[in-house]
Amino acid sequence: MTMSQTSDIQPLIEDLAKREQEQQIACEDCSLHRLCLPLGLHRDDLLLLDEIVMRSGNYQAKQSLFTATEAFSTLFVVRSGSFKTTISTSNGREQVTGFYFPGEFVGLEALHMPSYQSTAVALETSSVCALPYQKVQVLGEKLPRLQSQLLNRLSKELAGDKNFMLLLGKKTSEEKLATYLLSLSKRFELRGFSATQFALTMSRSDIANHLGLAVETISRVFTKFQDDGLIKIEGKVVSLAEIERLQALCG
Amino acid sequence: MTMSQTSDIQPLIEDLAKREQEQQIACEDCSLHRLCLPLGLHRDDLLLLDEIVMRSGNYQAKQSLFTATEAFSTLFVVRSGSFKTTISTSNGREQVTGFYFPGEFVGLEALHMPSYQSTAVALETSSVCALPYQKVQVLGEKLPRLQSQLLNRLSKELAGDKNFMLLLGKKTSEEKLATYLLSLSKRFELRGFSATQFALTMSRSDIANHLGLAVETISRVFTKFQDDGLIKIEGKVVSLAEIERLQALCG
DNA sequence: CTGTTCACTTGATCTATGTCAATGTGAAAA
DNA sequence: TTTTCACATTGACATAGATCAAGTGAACAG
Repeated sequence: MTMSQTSDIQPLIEDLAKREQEQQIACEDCSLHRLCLPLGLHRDDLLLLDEIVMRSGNYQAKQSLFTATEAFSTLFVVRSGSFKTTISTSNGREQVTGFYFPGEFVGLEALHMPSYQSTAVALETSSVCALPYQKVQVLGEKLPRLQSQLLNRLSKELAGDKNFMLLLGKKTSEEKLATYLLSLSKRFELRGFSATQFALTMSRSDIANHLGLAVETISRVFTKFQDDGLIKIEGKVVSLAEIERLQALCG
Repeated sequence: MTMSQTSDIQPLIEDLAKREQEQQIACEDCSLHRLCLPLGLHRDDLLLLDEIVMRSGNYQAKQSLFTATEAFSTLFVVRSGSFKTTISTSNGREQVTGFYFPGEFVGLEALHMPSYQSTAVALETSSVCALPYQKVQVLGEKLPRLQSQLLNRLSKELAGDKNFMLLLGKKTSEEKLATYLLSLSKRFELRGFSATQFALTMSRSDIANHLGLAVETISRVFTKFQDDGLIKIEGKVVSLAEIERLQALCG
């Protein structure tokens, strides 16, 4: 597979040493293995992928991963923590277009454009793997599976966004919040966390903005849900007491 | 390139004859060449693509291209006419998630799933090219450019949808309609039609639904725009009289 | 410890847009 | 031609959720 495997052993060893020093974990050994890009790639392919993945990205809350005007060059996968993405109207109104958790790609909507049209901001202390897209493209020519994986990811996000249109266009405030909480629940569960109790890493106003509502409305619906015994809230931590009733509320 | 080129000449000739008979035009000669998938593919690649493209799809208004529950197997590109896609809540509310014109892909959000989650319906007499996705995947292994093209298409649609979230979540009824009209304008222009005068192939209620508004609101905003001299409406035909002022209205 | 700030909650009111109802219109059917 | 029917417009009224305003509490700086 790798043409350079026999001839270029020395630099490869050096590279591995450097990585270990930086406490970087190969895709193969990463805990996100099942969720992340490597899914479906073979061992040899993974080694090639490893060569282009940069794992150095660490971000504090409110730090931006990329901004709307910045030139697009890199895809990101969340390694730990969480991010939000936003786009803005010319007159400054802002829409939160998504929240991203470990194993999820950030920036996929930009890969056909010169600049990231949206801004990505860390919601807490977070880290990412960076994939220089040019290198991904080159590698993609050798590894059709990689391309396939990317296509799947894009398609998945697209499907999610179509569903989100339904939420934004047709659902009431209660249906919106119920849908949102259950979507978070599923995503946390997929990552091995509790489906019924989790901390909201985003602020109330981020949630409100994302769902096309005012902060006050979110606050009110949260308290209503709590009064109805559907959920319990303690600051940022939400417990879903009655998932079925919440599901029924999604519309 | 094609391994079978020398050995299987007979069936190939037959195939070509059959195609000509059906008045099918090769991708290379198609008028949508610049807008469609072939963009960036070489001649040899195009011939391979041609082999998997099925150009037989003709649809009457209101006929469905695929439904939400149907098993996903095929990607479609609009050849002529137009389509809308919709998704529904469990209790039957419906959201129009997009309109599709010649050269645009329908069904991209499904390629990671067993079934098309959405329904696509022709808005007028229309035709499509069908791409069996399994064959696309196989061909994609030989033609990285094809995969790249697909990635670009998906990314483009994703970017459009993110922008649409901004519209749904943050814009007023007037801003929504102005934005929508200008988006149509650009798409028609790209296809060689007038940017200032075009027929709406979709009904008012399709537009209303898509923009998250009531039909009545659309009607009112249309007449307001007309009263303000921004546009002129004659049934389905819209003329944009003052594009700059419309642009200013987009928010 | 104290003041400042920021995120959140709660209540009172307002408004953009939805809903309901009536009427108009144009294209297909008869 | 007339009838019909779906689509579109217009007006009157209702309401979900926005906005405004006030208050609470927790984090943080000095």
